[in-house]
Amino acid sequence: MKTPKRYLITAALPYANGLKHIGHLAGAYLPADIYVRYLKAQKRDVVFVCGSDEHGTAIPIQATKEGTTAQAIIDKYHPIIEQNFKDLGIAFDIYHRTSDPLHHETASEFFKDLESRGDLETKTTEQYFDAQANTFLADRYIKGTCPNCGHSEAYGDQCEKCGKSLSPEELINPVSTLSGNAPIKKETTHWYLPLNRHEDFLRKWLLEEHANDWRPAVIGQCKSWIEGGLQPRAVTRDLDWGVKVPVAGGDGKVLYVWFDAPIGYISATKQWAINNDKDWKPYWNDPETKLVHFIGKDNIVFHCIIFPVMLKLHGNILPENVPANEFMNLEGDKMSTSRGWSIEMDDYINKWIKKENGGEAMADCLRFYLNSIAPESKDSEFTWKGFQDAVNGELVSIFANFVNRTWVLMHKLCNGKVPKIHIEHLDSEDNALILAVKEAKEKITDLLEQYKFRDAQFEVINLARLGNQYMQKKEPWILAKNLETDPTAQAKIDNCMHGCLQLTANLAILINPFLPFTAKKMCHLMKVVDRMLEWENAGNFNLLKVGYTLRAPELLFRKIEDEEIAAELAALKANSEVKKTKMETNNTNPAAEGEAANGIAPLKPEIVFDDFGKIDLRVGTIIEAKKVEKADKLLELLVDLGFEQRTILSGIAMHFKPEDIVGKQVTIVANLAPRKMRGIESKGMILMAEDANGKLYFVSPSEAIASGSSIA
RNA sequence: GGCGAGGUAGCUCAGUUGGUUAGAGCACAGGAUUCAUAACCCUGAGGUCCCGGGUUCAAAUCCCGGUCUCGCUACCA
Repeated sequence: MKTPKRYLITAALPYANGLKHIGHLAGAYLPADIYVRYLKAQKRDVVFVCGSDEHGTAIPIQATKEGTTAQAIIDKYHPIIEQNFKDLGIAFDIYHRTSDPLHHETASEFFKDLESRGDLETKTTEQYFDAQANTFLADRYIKGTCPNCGHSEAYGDQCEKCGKSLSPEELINPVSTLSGNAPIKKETTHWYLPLNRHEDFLRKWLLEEHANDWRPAVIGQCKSWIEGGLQPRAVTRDLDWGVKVPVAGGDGKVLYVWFDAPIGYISATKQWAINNDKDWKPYWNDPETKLVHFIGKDNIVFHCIIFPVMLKLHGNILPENVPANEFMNLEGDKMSTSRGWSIEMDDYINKWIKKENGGEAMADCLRFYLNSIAPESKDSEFTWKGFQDAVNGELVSIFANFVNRTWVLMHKLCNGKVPKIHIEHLDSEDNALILAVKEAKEKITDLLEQYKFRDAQFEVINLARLGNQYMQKKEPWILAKNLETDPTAQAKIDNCMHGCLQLTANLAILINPFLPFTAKKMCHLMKVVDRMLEWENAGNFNLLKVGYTLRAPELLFRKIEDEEIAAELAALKANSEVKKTKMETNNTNPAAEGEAANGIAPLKPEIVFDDFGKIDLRVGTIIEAKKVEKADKLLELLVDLGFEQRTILSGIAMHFKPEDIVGKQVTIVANLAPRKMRGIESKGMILMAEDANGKLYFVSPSEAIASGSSIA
């Protein structure tokens, strides 16, 4: 395989609307960092870019909710996230931000370029418009009842309660969050990226050229999209937060966040070039540059379909690989910040990386465990017990213990100096050790080049294990007892300790991409400069000079106690309980708290009695119920309203079995306009109540009454 | 419902184009040892390779059907 001239490595831009958890870290940033550290140790020309994604509609919405500005939100989270990464040893060459003027300029230029060459289409459609605020409403500015889970405060693009992606048209009773009025439809023109024009290109590039060297899940997902028929995709929005559309007719419009965010990789590269007096262009234009995107599986489509099409049109290089990771669960459940079931990077740092708790070494402990369970081929699971086991059982017992016993013995038996080699006493064990290090280096290099970071790290630990075995066979502590009777004893001790010391130096080089703080500490113990960590030095058994005085032993890590694990588990459970009750209180008393609110939005705007009077609510009785074919969530209900029987469809199939709800009395919106779904016309709507966990309940009269009774 | 990825030891995962007795680490049990953070080292126990068919001399691996988990997608008044 030919070595690329230079590398450009990107890690997904984190959305600057809140803290990021360790699942994000394990999914994109840690593997990217390991790869980059390895490449840099190889002295390759590499730039590692990332930055905050600060546009999109979620941020201004959140600002409104919290009574602050969008700018204030991004200014709050951008530096925190940046610092979190730093604390965990994620060493970006640049951590940029999409609110920066340079990014606006870059994204504008990109758009203009595509537009001027006819690579974009415009289309005029009807969109929701707020007449009072005199503005089009972006998806996020429209709220309504989620058709999926019935959550009453779902946004036009997504319901935060159930996580379902939505379009504004799908919302029940849409309302503008600006004025509280029902939005009207109005024509607007938008720019589209016609993905359909590039099907042949994508087919060839992904399904032929990369069918075998990309991860199966990534190719599978792409194939699914291509086979499903590619559609033109809107790349602009009616919104005033973001990069302004820089062409005629673009007033009041911005680039869609998914168009502008990946361009953030380019603007970050430009900023890096400015800071370092370099030229950014070859990194994006020269085919000899190897571009790799590190992302989570939720980003596959954007990085493998949409952005590559944009890059191709704009004349840039394409990614050489996109090693997307699956998801990391936590203690048996999906990670979710809003449900309190997660470990925020910020929390981990504050608790564990404090000086008194272990400092930087604890950053490496987290890196070690996360990488050892990295979800490279399937979803994986973080458990605190697993964390403790991995750290205590492998990092401490195998790796750190080898280094420590080497150091202690070297001070006891060799005066704290690197002993000389006595060639006449070298044996097959010594030669085997040297050979094993060389082999391990080859293997680890290979695995790293293939993005198999979990296996690569395992091999490093394995090498330390080999060191323990070597020492066990040599037993220098036994030899030390025979110094007077055995004239060769000291020579044998010297050879053994020399080997262990050279192995330690090699371990420092090989562990460096994974555990940079540890490698640094090992350099300190050996009194060598960081340059020793260069990859080419691995395999060399002459890294520490004979006679060189080394520092006193110092533990690399501390053990993690049972009580600490118990405390973390308790904290996790308590936190999720707190979030749960908060959600519930917010439901009943929305004014109680102004902060984040976790998807629970405040009360809808006040209406007058006449508004309410327009709604005709009736008691109905379900007399038949069956599942709608080819629809997971829909039930087809026949409801008796006294004066007539109606077919009503309801998206509750995930919550109720048809046979269990026959005979149930329910509340019906009887004068709602009919709507066809899955070929069946639904005449009305069933009201449902929903608790904080998303469980649904029928709204029924407390005692059975006549069907058709009105409700007011 | 459609599509994609998974299901292998108690846990986390390997298993290359079908080919002896299905592997590794952790955890567990026994032994040995003391230089080392009760660490290390040696040995051992453990599996209906999700289920059912089929192809084959031979299937964890290939084909068909089913089932469970995750993701994307459709459905959501």
